[in-house]
Amino acid sequence: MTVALKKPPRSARKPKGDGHMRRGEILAAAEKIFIAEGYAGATIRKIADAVGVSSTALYMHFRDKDQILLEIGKEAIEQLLSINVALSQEPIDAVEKVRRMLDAYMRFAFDNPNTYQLVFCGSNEAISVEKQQAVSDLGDRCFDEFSGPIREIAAAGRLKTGTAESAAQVLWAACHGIVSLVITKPSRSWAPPEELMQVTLDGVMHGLIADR
Amino acid sequence: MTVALKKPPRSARKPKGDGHMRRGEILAAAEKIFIAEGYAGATIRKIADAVGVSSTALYMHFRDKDQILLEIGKEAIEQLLSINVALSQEPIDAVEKVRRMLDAYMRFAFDNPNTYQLVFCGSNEAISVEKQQAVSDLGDRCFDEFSGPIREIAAAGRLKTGTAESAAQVLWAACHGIVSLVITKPSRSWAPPEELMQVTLDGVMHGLIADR
DNA sequence: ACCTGACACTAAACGGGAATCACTCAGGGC
DNA sequence: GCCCTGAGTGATTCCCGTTTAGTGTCAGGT
Repeated sequence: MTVALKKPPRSARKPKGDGHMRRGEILAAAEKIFIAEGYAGATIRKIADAVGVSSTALYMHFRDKDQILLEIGKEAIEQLLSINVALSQEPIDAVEKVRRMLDAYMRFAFDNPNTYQLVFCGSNEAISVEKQQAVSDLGDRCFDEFSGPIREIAAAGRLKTGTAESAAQVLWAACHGIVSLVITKPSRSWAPPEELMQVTLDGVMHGLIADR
Repeated sequence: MTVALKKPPRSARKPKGDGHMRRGEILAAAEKIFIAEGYAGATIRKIADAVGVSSTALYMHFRDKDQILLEIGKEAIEQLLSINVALSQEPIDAVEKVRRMLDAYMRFAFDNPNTYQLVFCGSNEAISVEKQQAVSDLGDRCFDEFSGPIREIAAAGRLKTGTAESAAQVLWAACHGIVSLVITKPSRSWAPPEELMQVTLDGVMHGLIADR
């Protein structure tokens, strides 16, 4: 009869972590697994095992699985937001601001493909709208920061086509398009990311915004 | 003892459908459910119930769930491919061909949002690469059809930036970007689709391709 | 010193997914 | 008549997220 190795019964288990610390541990473990194996691959049980804790314990700190992953997304988006805030305060031309924001956006996406996919690609069909609200709001603020310079440009009459609103959306979307495709379809043969980013940026800026 | 109403034991069940017919029935039912409830909502059981057959029966005709949904995607992409083929044979300027192909692409996406998401948005993280191959190949042929005119344009020295390869990818991506965002983030407030399509098209065409 | 309540945590179970199994059963060729 | 084949089935397996009911621990009041 195989007694088999069961989980360490209690003594070998992690001692209680007090509150915030344990929460951080979970997020760290979840992020690693999530980045390595994507949304579906990051199961509650795997995360719990990585922390050294029962799967149920995660529900002490997070309402559900989505909450954990969205938290990870949130932290990443905060990063993106702070970049935009910093750029919007630089003493540079509005057009240059827009260019740099979009550039930073695309680089962020290539640097954090799984997180980007979680927050900005359709996989969230699975995640209910309300749960996304917090992250979504953060995204809104990010987009607002980006819209600022665009409105300046529009006010200066330098938009070749569309309104400030639609132009901002289209500029964002073009950048989203290239990064999301490269991220979600890695099997396709793509031009080098640097080239794609530059062509996108040049094309879309010249296409929508009149030269000085 | 509750005998309970079991499923109609046999007699009331569907008679055998012979081969291709039953396969078609399944696809039709699956498509309806899939369009109405999305990828996750289209469960094997729901589809089977709609056809009036046990869930196991679906495995007679399709290897697994992904196969069913990819088949639906495949049919839709074939539609898209035929549009591109038709356009590429029209006796019109290469630039006009590109413009019309992209326009048709975006309209297709808005008309078939669920299918578009299945095939072109990241949800397929869940679907293994090999399974996607067939649909992916179809997508390649579609993209090839689109690349043709772009190469003509490049050969005529009218590309403002990038190579034929990267320009084609960026043009496609810009259109993918706007439709995928609008589709996957319906809660956001978007400019009207028509305006977004036009701004995207005008912007990106003028940005990448030199005027006559 | 003793209760008490909050807290971090657990094992076990639930319900619902996809997928597999061993099986039945009708029809068609020989 | 016999046997093969292919469509179809119910029961089962496995894994997932989540819930339930409980255990042990510890700070703080009395």
